Amino acid sequence: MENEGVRARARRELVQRITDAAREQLAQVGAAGLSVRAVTRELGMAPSAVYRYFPSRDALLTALIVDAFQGLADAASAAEAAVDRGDLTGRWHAVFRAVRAWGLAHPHEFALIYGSPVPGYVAPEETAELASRVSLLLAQIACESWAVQQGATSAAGATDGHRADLAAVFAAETTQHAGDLEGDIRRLQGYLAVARPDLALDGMPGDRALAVVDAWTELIGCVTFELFGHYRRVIDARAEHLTAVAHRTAARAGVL
Amino acid sequence: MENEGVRARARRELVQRITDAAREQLAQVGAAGLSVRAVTRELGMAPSAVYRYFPSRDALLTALIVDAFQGLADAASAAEAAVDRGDLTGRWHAVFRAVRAWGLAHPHEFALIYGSPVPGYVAPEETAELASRVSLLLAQIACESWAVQQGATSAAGATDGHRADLAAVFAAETTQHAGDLEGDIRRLQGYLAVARPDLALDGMPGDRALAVVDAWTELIGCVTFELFGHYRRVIDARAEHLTAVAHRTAARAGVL
DNA sequence: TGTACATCAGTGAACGCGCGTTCACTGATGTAC
DNA sequence: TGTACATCAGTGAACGCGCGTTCACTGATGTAC
Repeated sequence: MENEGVRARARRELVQRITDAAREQLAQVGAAGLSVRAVTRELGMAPSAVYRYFPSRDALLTALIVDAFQGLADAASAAEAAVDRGDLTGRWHAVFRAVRAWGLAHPHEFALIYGSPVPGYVAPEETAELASRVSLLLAQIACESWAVQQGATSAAGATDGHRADLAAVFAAETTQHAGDLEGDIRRLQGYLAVARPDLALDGMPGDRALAVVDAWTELIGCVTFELFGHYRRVIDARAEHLTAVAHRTAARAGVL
Repeated sequence: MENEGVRARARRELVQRITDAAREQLAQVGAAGLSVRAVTRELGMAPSAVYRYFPSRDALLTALIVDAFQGLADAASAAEAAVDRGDLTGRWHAVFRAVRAWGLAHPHEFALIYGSPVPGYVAPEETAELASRVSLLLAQIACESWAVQQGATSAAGATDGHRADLAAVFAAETTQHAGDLEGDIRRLQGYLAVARPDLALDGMPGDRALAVVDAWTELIGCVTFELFGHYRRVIDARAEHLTAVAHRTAARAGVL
């Protein structure tokens, strides 16, 4: 047992060292240039050694993608959680700021998850859940805001410390799907109902759900444009600009 | 002269065949996998032959990037030009539809210009002008809309057939720049004043310029999200969704 | 506690591959007189 | 119009490179009795 634990720990540590080195290489040469050999060179071990821990280069890349989604979502969650629960616009702005800050700090990792898809690579199912943590964060703020505005019994106080069960949200399959935007809205509202059963969201209008999707798109779009150079000669005051965008998107999502 | 013309034409044609083959390969394997050798294989010529026409692989890639910017902008311009000049929202929607349609038709080219930057590659200055043709198209519609709403002498009728001199717009250097968002807005308004000297834009509020930047960001963001798979399980009715986004962004930019 | 065996970590050589680019070359096309 | 020369297009062999992955191997670590 304990001896097994020693081996297992060594294994875990080496997996960590490998992904760390891979992340470092990713930061320098980008996803396309990431090579198993360069990683092992960095670690001073034989190229073949990696295959004890990852079956292929793609598996290593998948680990990095998962890590990136997790890192971004964790940063956003932590920033949001640090804001007073009642300060809904403050929480919304915190998410925006955190996503941008993480993107600036990890540009290649950001590009890995929001840039061009790696050719021939298909994202495993597990990433879908991680990928939507940021948007779900925004959605929850919008939902709480709606609930507060309705003056329902489940107001801000009751939602303190609530953590949505993301797995449950994703397990929730929408039985019917019309294929039009109305259908999309209903499915999104279905997600939210599962995510926050403590809130009475029945009467929430569909355009609020759409406003959250728009806000998410614009947030990632802004950070992407900044990182990829599309705001050159257009927007220089990036932080201030993103704050303005956060302000406007919050208003549209009914976060006051 | 005429003989020289023969050689020159042959040269032009072969440059065309090479870029066409490269574009085809790009569509199949993406930018990272684009190789000189595969292109020449496709054309049935020696790998070294390409070096008579392009000094390096990067130069070939640059040509593809320029072509992609041009293709997208041409598609958007053509669609917009086909709409009745007085139908400002119709023109706005046409740009949105055209950008999405082009992206769906040329996903890898779209990824080339709006996806992850190619590592080690720096865009030449000439692309900057091409890159902003789409946003300038939106900006001009917003400006005309403002002018019409002001009921100024230079109304829709006077702007028929106007084509902004993009080179002049880009040559216009803003002398002062504060570094804050206000400064950015002033510079954007400076661009517009040069682009459309026929319109009296002096009183146009700064948030209109920002609304155009937001609309542009959201347009590209939406198409990117659709192409890169981020709308999976989120938005299925993509065309309808983009129409809704066009509708909302137009309203915010004062395009009525 | 000690021994025999199984599992695992990591090595190093080798595989075949495709890449970008160079270079000396052969014909063909154009130019100057 | 004809000839001598210069320019150009395209070839094919070769360069050195780094890559992902396989495989037989050597020690070390753990397991069973």
